[in-house]
Amino acid sequence: MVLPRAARTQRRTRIQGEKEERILEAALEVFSAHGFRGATVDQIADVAGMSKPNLLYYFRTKETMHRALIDRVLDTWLDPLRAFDAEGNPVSEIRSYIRRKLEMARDFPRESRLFANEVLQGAPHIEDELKGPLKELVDEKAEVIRAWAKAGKIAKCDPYHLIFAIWSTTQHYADFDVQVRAVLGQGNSGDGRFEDAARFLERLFVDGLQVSEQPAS
Amino acid sequence: MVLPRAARTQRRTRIQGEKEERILEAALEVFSAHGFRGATVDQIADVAGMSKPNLLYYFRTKETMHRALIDRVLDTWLDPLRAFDAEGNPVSEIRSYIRRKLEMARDFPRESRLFANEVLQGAPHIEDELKGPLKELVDEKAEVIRAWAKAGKIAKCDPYHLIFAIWSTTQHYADFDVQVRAVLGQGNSGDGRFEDAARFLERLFVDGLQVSEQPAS
DNA sequence: TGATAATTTGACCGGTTGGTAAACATTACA
DNA sequence: TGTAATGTTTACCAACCGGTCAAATTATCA
Repeated sequence: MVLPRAARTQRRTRIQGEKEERILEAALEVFSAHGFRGATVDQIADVAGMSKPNLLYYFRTKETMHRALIDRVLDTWLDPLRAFDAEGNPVSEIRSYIRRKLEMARDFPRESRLFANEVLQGAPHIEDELKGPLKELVDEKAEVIRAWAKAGKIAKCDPYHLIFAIWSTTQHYADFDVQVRAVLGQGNSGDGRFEDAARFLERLFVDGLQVSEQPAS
Repeated sequence: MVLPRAARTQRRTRIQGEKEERILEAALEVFSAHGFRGATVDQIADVAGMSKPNLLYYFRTKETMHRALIDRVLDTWLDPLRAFDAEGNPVSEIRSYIRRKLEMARDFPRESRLFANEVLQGAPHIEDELKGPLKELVDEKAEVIRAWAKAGKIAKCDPYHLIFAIWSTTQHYADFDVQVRAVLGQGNSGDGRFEDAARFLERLFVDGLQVSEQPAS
């Protein structure tokens, strides 16, 4: 019988696991580089080193593949925010959140671009995730930040916009990598660049740019 | 004779001007929403309210259209950075640069997304612009910032990363608009949101988050 | 007005795209 | 080992895509 891929009724085959892994890895490569529409199944099959019909045996459609990828990656992507600890020292919590996000931009740029592509084009495939799990997590952490501000442990500020600012500044180094490299020139890449960015951002978020003896009232 | 579109040897027709305008407007709409590859000529023709062959009479290829659009928009896009004034007061120059960039994200989100799509996918069509005019302008303004820092007028910081931070935080509101709206919820849009963001960012960049009596050494 | 150039259209083309059908090959397991 | 389920391949399709062509229509201006 041709009870195809993901034959959940049966136990998973060894081959199933291996192939699905290879496919999702290839899909991440291609989707992150070209977006959903711009990616082609042929291309993904090619990167995964298998024929297109073979790939489609494991994921019936391009959309199925994309969804499986999103589901797998979203959790990881939100881990740094989840690690945000209400009990910790506010400034050092924010500092280490920035650093963790920056590390993710460095170590998982494809994941960052996968989401960036998706959101940029109106999030047609992940609207539910944004309005559901993402919003809930952000709401929760925003409350933590608000409490810190209220207690005078950090400056009074809109916690949502603070989170947006951390997201955008850190993910910028993954999503706009080509532009960053074009502006900084050839010589500047790798760990040097990463450390420069980390130092700058930690300082920016904590102290700002002003050389104040007296903080403005 | 069929001396087609942009018959530069002849003076431009009234119709030429009007149609090219309508086409570029439609192209901006479609390219910014779907990226170069994801956009189709049919779709652009449809939005422009004309037939595909008619559109292709004015712009021979999809690429020609895209390039014309980029050329037209890039200048405008860099205007706020050009307005950056070495003679002005550093903090208020930075403050008003942030505000101008934020206004552009609000008033020209499609232009922002046009570039974001392009850069995100490796800037295959605008590499030259990034390494040329863009880099030169940034180099020039980075020098201004560096001088301010050296003179003790603002905190010592990497000027390039400062510019990246301003770009990313402001453009975030155009490029990731769907996500911002999903997280903030329905009620929060329009001018209220804009003012919140502006207030937050100006404060962040100037003062940081710390509630310091003493700035860290 | 008439002729000439500019514009518009419908029909069409070759290549690509996501996806299918069915035959063939391999694996797992009783 | 045999056989049923799983996995793979070749050939293919219909829809879509960027772009062409030639004929028809409209604007321009002497």
